[in-house]
Amino acid sequence: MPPLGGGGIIPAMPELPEVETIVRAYRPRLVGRRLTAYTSRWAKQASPSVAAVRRGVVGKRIVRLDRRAKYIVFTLAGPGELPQSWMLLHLRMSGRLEWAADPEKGRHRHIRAWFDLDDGNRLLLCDSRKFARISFTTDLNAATAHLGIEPLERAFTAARLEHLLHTRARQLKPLLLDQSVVAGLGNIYADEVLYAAGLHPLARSDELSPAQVRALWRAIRAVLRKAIRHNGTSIDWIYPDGGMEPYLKVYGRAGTPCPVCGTAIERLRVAQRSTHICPRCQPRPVRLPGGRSRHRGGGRL
DNA sequence: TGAATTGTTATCGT
DNA sequence: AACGATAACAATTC
Repeated sequence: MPPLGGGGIIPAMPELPEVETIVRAYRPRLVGRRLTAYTSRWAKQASPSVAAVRRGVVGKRIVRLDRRAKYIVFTLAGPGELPQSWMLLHLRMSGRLEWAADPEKGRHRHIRAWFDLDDGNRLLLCDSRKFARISFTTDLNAATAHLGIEPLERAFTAARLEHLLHTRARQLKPLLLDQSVVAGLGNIYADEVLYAAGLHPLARSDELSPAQVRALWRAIRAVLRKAIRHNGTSIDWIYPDGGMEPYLKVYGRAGTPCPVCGTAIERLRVAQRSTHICPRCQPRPVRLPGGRSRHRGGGRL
Protein backbone atom coordinates (compact mmCIF):
# COMPACT_ATOMS: atom_id res chain seq x y z
CA MET A 1 0.00 0.00 0.00
CA PRO A 2 1.36 3.42 -0.86
CA PRO A 3 2.12 5.73 2.04
CA LEU A 4 -0.43 8.48 2.41
CA GLY A 5 0.10 12.13 2.99
CA GLY A 6 0.60 12.87 6.63
CA GLY A 7 2.08 9.45 7.23
CA GLY A 8 0.92 6.78 9.60
CA ILE A 9 -1.83 4.23 9.32
CA ILE A 10 -5.17 5.60 8.30
CA PRO A 11 -7.84 3.05 9.13
CA ALA A 12 -10.46 2.43 6.50
CA MET A 13 -13.97 1.53 7.26
CA PRO A 14 -16.74 0.26 5.12
CA GLU A 15 -19.00 3.12 4.04
CA LEU A 16 -21.84 2.99 1.53
CA PRO A 17 -19.71 2.11 -1.54
CA GLU A 18 -17.76 -0.59 0.28
CA VAL A 19 -20.90 -2.17 1.72
CA GLU A 20 -22.55 -2.02 -1.71
CA THR A 21 -19.53 -3.76 -3.21
CA ILE A 22 -19.61 -6.46 -0.55
CA VAL A 23 -23.33 -7.05 -1.07
CA ARG A 24 -22.91 -7.36 -4.83
CA ALA A 25 -20.05 -9.81 -4.38
CA TYR A 26 -21.87 -12.04 -1.90
CA ARG A 27 -25.37 -11.91 -3.39
CA PRO A 28 -24.84 -14.74 -5.92
CA ARG A 29 -23.25 -16.95 -3.28
CA LEU A 30 -25.87 -16.36 -0.60
CA VAL A 31 -29.28 -15.84 -2.22
CA GLY A 32 -31.12 -19.14 -2.32
CA ARG A 33 -29.01 -20.74 0.39
CA ARG A 34 -30.40 -21.99 3.67
CA LEU A 35 -28.66 -21.17 6.94
CA THR A 36 -27.96 -24.31 8.93
CA ALA A 37 -26.03 -22.91 11.89
CA TYR A 38 -24.88 -19.68 13.52
CA THR A 39 -21.87 -19.80 15.79
CA SER A 40 -20.72 -16.79 17.78
CA ARG A 41 -17.47 -16.24 19.62
CA TRP A 42 -18.41 -12.77 20.86
CA ALA A 43 -21.72 -12.47 22.70
CA LYS A 44 -21.98 -8.68 22.46
CA GLN A 45 -22.12 -8.77 18.67
CA ALA A 46 -25.68 -10.09 18.63
CA SER A 47 -28.92 -8.27 19.24
CA PRO A 48 -31.12 -8.99 21.03
CA SER A 49 -28.94 -12.01 21.90
CA VAL A 50 -26.95 -14.79 20.30
CA ALA A 51 -29.71 -17.25 21.14
CA ALA A 52 -32.40 -15.02 19.65
CA VAL A 53 -30.45 -14.50 16.44
CA ARG A 54 -29.85 -18.24 16.20
CA ARG A 55 -33.54 -19.02 16.74
CA GLY A 56 -34.41 -16.40 14.14
CA VAL A 57 -32.08 -17.39 11.33
CA VAL A 58 -31.22 -21.09 11.53
CA GLY A 59 -33.32 -23.13 9.13
CA LYS A 60 -34.34 -20.08 7.10
CA ARG A 61 -33.50 -19.39 3.49
CA ILE A 62 -31.81 -16.21 2.28
CA VAL A 63 -34.18 -14.84 -0.35
CA ARG A 64 -32.58 -11.42 -0.80
CA LEU A 65 -29.32 -9.68 0.04
CA ASP A 66 -29.45 -5.88 0.03
CA ARG A 67 -27.80 -2.79 1.43
CA ARG A 68 -29.52 -0.12 3.52
CA ALA A 69 -27.19 2.69 4.59
CA LYS A 70 -24.13 0.78 5.84
CA TYR A 71 -26.14 -2.29 6.81
CA ILE A 72 -26.08 -5.61 4.98
CA VAL A 73 -29.68 -6.83 5.00
CA PHE A 74 -30.44 -10.55 4.78
CA THR A 75 -34.11 -11.14 3.93
CA LEU A 76 -35.09 -14.53 5.32
CA ALA A 77 -37.97 -16.94 4.80
CA GLY A 78 -38.79 -20.14 6.66
CA PRO A 79 -39.81 -23.27 4.74
CA GLY A 80 -42.91 -22.47 2.68
CA GLU A 81 -43.13 -18.97 4.11
CA LEU A 82 -43.10 -15.54 2.59
CA PRO A 83 -40.17 -13.36 3.65
CA GLN A 84 -41.00 -12.03 7.08
CA SER A 85 -37.77 -11.79 8.98
CA TRP A 86 -34.45 -10.09 8.52
CA MET A 87 -30.90 -10.28 9.73
CA LEU A 88 -28.96 -7.02 9.73
CA LEU A 89 -25.19 -6.90 9.76
CA HIS A 90 -23.25 -3.71 10.40
CA LEU A 91 -19.48 -3.97 9.92
CA ARG A 92 -18.77 -0.72 11.78
CA MET A 93 -15.05 0.06 11.66
CA SER A 94 -13.22 -3.18 11.13
CA GLY A 95 -15.71 -5.92 10.31
CA ARG A 96 -15.09 -8.10 7.26
CA LEU A 97 -16.92 -10.95 5.62
CA GLU A 98 -14.84 -13.88 4.45
CA TRP A 99 -15.79 -16.95 2.52
CA ALA A 100 -14.65 -20.39 3.53
CA ALA A 101 -15.34 -23.01 0.92
CA ASP A 102 -13.41 -25.39 3.13
CA PRO A 103 -13.96 -24.26 6.72
CA GLU A 104 -10.95 -26.17 7.96
CA LYS A 105 -8.55 -24.45 5.60
CA GLY A 106 -7.47 -20.87 5.14
CA ARG A 107 -5.88 -18.39 7.46
CA HIS A 108 -8.62 -16.16 8.79
CA ARG A 109 -7.78 -13.72 11.55
CA HIS A 110 -10.13 -12.49 14.25
CA ILE A 111 -13.05 -14.79 13.51
CA ARG A 112 -15.97 -13.60 15.65
CA ALA A 113 -18.84 -15.59 14.13
CA TRP A 114 -19.75 -17.83 11.25
CA PHE A 115 -22.82 -19.03 9.40
CA ASP A 116 -23.01 -22.53 7.93
CA LEU A 117 -24.83 -22.84 4.62
CA ASP A 118 -26.71 -25.77 3.15
CA ASP A 119 -24.19 -26.09 0.31
CA GLY A 120 -21.33 -26.76 2.69
CA ASN A 121 -19.85 -23.28 2.54
CA ARG A 122 -19.31 -21.09 5.55
CA LEU A 123 -19.63 -17.32 5.84
CA LEU A 124 -17.21 -15.85 8.37
CA LEU A 125 -17.48 -12.57 10.22
CA CYS A 126 -13.99 -11.36 11.06
CA ASP A 127 -13.50 -8.24 13.14
CA SER A 128 -10.32 -7.21 14.88
CA ARG A 129 -12.01 -4.52 16.98
CA LYS A 130 -15.22 -6.40 17.82
CA PHE A 131 -17.40 -3.45 16.82
CA ALA A 132 -19.48 -5.24 14.20
CA ARG A 133 -23.08 -5.95 15.10
CA ILE A 134 -25.62 -8.58 14.05
CA SER A 135 -29.31 -8.19 14.72
CA PHE A 136 -32.45 -10.14 13.97
CA THR A 137 -35.85 -8.57 13.47
CA THR A 138 -39.32 -9.35 12.23
CA ASP A 139 -39.98 -5.65 11.61
CA LEU A 140 -37.55 -4.23 9.09
CA ASN A 141 -39.21 -0.82 9.06
CA ALA A 142 -38.80 -0.44 12.80
CA ALA A 143 -35.23 -1.68 12.68
CA THR A 144 -34.26 0.91 10.06
CA ALA A 145 -36.52 3.75 11.19
CA HIS A 146 -33.57 5.74 12.52
CA LEU A 147 -31.96 5.94 9.09
CA GLY A 148 -32.22 8.88 6.74
CA ILE A 149 -32.65 8.94 3.00
CA GLU A 150 -30.61 6.78 0.61
CA PRO A 151 -28.49 9.22 -1.40
CA LEU A 152 -28.52 7.14 -4.59
CA GLU A 153 -32.26 6.59 -4.72
CA ARG A 154 -34.59 8.64 -6.86
CA ALA A 155 -36.29 10.21 -3.86
CA PHE A 156 -33.06 11.97 -3.03
CA THR A 157 -33.54 15.10 -5.13
CA ALA A 158 -31.82 18.46 -4.85
CA ALA A 159 -35.04 19.87 -3.45
CA ARG A 160 -35.14 17.17 -0.81
CA LEU A 161 -31.56 17.86 0.17
CA GLU A 162 -32.32 21.56 0.37
CA HIS A 163 -35.12 20.83 2.80
CA LEU A 164 -32.85 18.62 4.92
CA LEU A 165 -30.21 21.36 5.00
CA HIS A 166 -32.43 24.36 5.56
CA THR A 167 -34.53 22.85 8.34
CA ARG A 168 -31.36 22.48 10.41
CA ALA A 169 -28.61 24.88 11.41
CA ARG A 170 -25.70 22.51 11.52
CA GLN A 171 -22.09 22.28 10.43
CA LEU A 172 -22.00 20.54 7.07
CA LYS A 173 -19.63 17.72 7.87
CA PRO A 174 -21.36 16.46 11.02
CA LEU A 175 -24.63 16.71 9.13
CA LEU A 176 -23.29 14.56 6.30
CA LEU A 177 -22.03 12.01 8.84
CA ASP A 178 -25.40 11.92 10.62
CA GLN A 179 -26.98 8.65 9.47
CA SER A 180 -30.44 9.89 10.37
CA VAL A 181 -30.24 12.65 7.77
CA VAL A 182 -28.49 11.13 4.76
CA ALA A 183 -27.53 7.48 5.21
CA GLY A 184 -24.27 5.91 4.15
CA LEU A 185 -21.57 8.57 4.16
CA GLY A 186 -18.57 8.10 6.47
CA ASN A 187 -15.44 10.09 7.11
CA ILE A 188 -13.71 9.42 3.78
CA TYR A 189 -16.60 10.26 1.49
CA ALA A 190 -17.84 13.17 3.57
CA ASP A 191 -14.48 14.85 2.99
CA GLU A 192 -14.44 13.96 -0.70
CA VAL A 193 -17.99 15.21 -1.17
CA LEU A 194 -17.30 18.56 0.49
CA TYR A 195 -14.18 19.02 -1.61
CA ALA A 196 -16.03 18.18 -4.80
CA ALA A 197 -18.72 20.68 -3.87
CA GLY A 198 -16.22 23.39 -2.91
CA LEU A 199 -17.74 23.71 0.55
CA HIS A 200 -16.07 24.07 3.92
CA PRO A 201 -16.92 21.37 6.51
CA LEU A 202 -17.89 24.03 9.05
CA ALA A 203 -20.24 25.89 6.72
CA ARG A 204 -23.79 26.14 8.09
CA SER A 205 -26.41 23.98 6.49
CA ASP A 206 -29.09 26.70 6.59
CA GLU A 207 -26.86 29.28 4.92
CA LEU A 208 -26.17 27.51 1.64
CA SER A 209 -27.28 29.20 -1.54
CA PRO A 210 -29.38 27.25 -4.06
CA ALA A 211 -26.27 26.83 -6.23
CA GLN A 212 -24.32 25.45 -3.29
CA VAL A 213 -27.11 23.05 -2.38
CA ARG A 214 -27.14 21.80 -5.93
CA ALA A 215 -23.33 21.43 -5.96
CA LEU A 216 -23.52 19.40 -2.77
CA TRP A 217 -26.28 17.22 -4.17
CA ARG A 218 -24.32 16.56 -7.34
CA ALA A 219 -21.14 15.87 -5.36
CA ILE A 220 -22.80 13.33 -3.07
CA ARG A 221 -24.12 11.35 -5.99
CA ALA A 222 -21.03 11.65 -8.18
CA VAL A 223 -18.56 10.69 -5.45
CA LEU A 224 -20.58 7.70 -4.27
CA ARG A 225 -21.25 6.45 -7.79
CA LYS A 226 -17.60 6.73 -8.73
CA ALA A 227 -16.55 4.90 -5.57
CA ILE A 228 -18.96 2.06 -6.27
CA ARG A 229 -17.64 1.88 -9.82
CA HIS A 230 -14.19 1.31 -8.36
CA ASN A 231 -15.39 -1.19 -5.72
CA GLY A 232 -14.80 1.23 -2.89
CA THR A 233 -11.67 2.40 -1.13
CA SER A 234 -8.99 0.29 0.52
CA ILE A 235 -6.45 2.00 2.65
CA ASP A 236 -5.35 -0.83 4.88
CA TRP A 237 -5.96 -4.48 5.70
CA ILE A 238 -9.57 -3.97 6.70
CA TYR A 239 -11.05 -3.69 3.26
CA PRO A 240 -8.61 -5.11 0.71
CA ASP A 241 -10.16 -5.10 -2.74
CA GLY A 242 -11.22 -1.53 -3.50
CA GLY A 243 -9.77 0.53 -6.33
CA MET A 244 -11.01 4.00 -5.36
CA GLU A 245 -8.00 5.08 -3.30
CA PRO A 246 -6.04 6.59 -6.23
CA TYR A 247 -9.04 8.80 -6.99
CA LEU A 248 -9.36 10.35 -3.53
CA LYS A 249 -8.60 14.04 -3.78
CA VAL A 250 -8.21 15.10 -0.14
CA TYR A 251 -8.76 12.23 2.31
CA GLY A 252 -5.42 11.08 3.70
CA ARG A 253 -3.58 13.55 1.47
CA ALA A 254 -2.59 16.27 3.93
CA GLY A 255 0.38 18.22 2.62
CA THR A 256 -0.01 17.16 -0.98
CA PRO A 257 -1.11 19.70 -3.60
CA CYS A 258 -4.76 20.21 -4.41
CA PRO A 259 -5.37 18.71 -7.86
CA VAL A 260 -7.17 21.88 -8.92
CA CYS A 261 -5.19 24.82 -7.49
CA GLY A 262 -2.01 23.31 -6.09
CA THR A 263 -2.54 24.61 -2.56
CA ALA A 264 -1.42 22.13 0.11
CA ILE A 265 -4.26 20.02 1.49
CA GLU A 266 -4.85 20.76 5.16
CA ARG A 267 -5.92 18.45 7.91
CA LEU A 268 -8.14 19.66 10.73
CA ARG A 269 -10.52 18.20 13.27
CA VAL A 270 -14.25 18.59 12.93
CA ALA A 271 -16.64 16.79 15.24
CA GLN A 272 -13.77 14.72 16.64
CA ARG A 273 -12.99 13.39 13.17
CA SER A 274 -9.94 14.07 11.06
CA THR A 275 -10.99 16.26 8.18
CA HIS A 276 -9.18 17.13 4.96
CA ILE A 277 -9.74 20.23 2.87
CA CYS A 278 -8.22 22.45 0.26
CA PRO A 279 -8.22 25.81 2.06
CA ARG A 280 -8.46 27.67 -1.24
CA CYS A 281 -11.17 25.63 -2.98
CA GLN A 282 -13.17 25.27 0.26
CA PRO A 283 -12.97 28.71 1.87
CA ARG A 284 -14.38 29.06 5.32
CA PRO A 285 -17.50 31.19 5.26
CA VAL A 286 -17.03 34.60 6.81
CA ARG A 287 -19.54 35.24 9.55
CA LEU A 288 -21.04 38.66 9.11
CA PRO A 289 -22.39 40.76 12.01
CA GLY A 290 -25.95 40.34 10.82
CA GLY A 291 -25.72 36.59 11.31
CA ARG A 292 -25.62 35.96 7.60
CA SER A 293 -22.51 34.69 5.96
CA ARG A 294 -20.80 35.22 2.68
CA HIS A 295 -19.33 32.32 0.79
CA ARG A 296 -16.69 32.51 -1.83
CA GLY A 297 -16.36 29.79 -4.42
CA GLY A 298 -18.71 26.85 -4.31
CA GLY A 299 -20.58 25.32 -7.15
CA ARG A 300 -17.55 23.65 -8.65
CA LEU A 301 -17.77 19.91 -9.22
C1' DT B 1 2.68 5.31 22.66
C1' DG B 2 -1.40 7.20 21.54
C1' DA B 3 -4.00 8.34 17.51
C1' DA B 4 -7.42 6.51 14.62
C1' DT B 5 -11.96 4.62 13.40
C1' DT B 6 -18.19 4.24 13.83
C1' DG B 7 -22.40 4.83 15.93
C1' DT B 8 -24.74 5.34 20.35
C1' DT B 9 -25.41 7.68 24.46
C1' DA B 10 -24.71 11.11 27.88
C1' DT B 11 -23.78 15.72 28.92
C1' DC B 12 -22.89 20.56 28.21
C1' DG B 13 -24.17 25.07 26.29
C1' DT B 14 -27.10 28.40 24.06
C1' DA C 1 -37.26 23.26 25.95
C1' DA C 2 -35.22 22.15 21.98
C1' DC C 3 -31.44 21.87 19.36
C1' DG C 4 -26.61 21.43 18.34
C1' DA C 5 -21.97 20.62 19.73
C1' DT C 6 -18.86 17.86 22.50
C1' DA C 7 -17.11 13.95 24.90
C1' DA C 8 -16.91 9.26 26.34
C1' DC C 9 -17.23 4.58 25.10
C1' DA C 10 -16.32 -0.09 23.06
C1' DA C 11 -11.71 -2.55 21.20
C1' DT C 12 -7.74 -3.07 18.55
C1' DT C 13 -3.64 -2.14 15.57
C1' DC C 14 1.01 -0.57 14.69
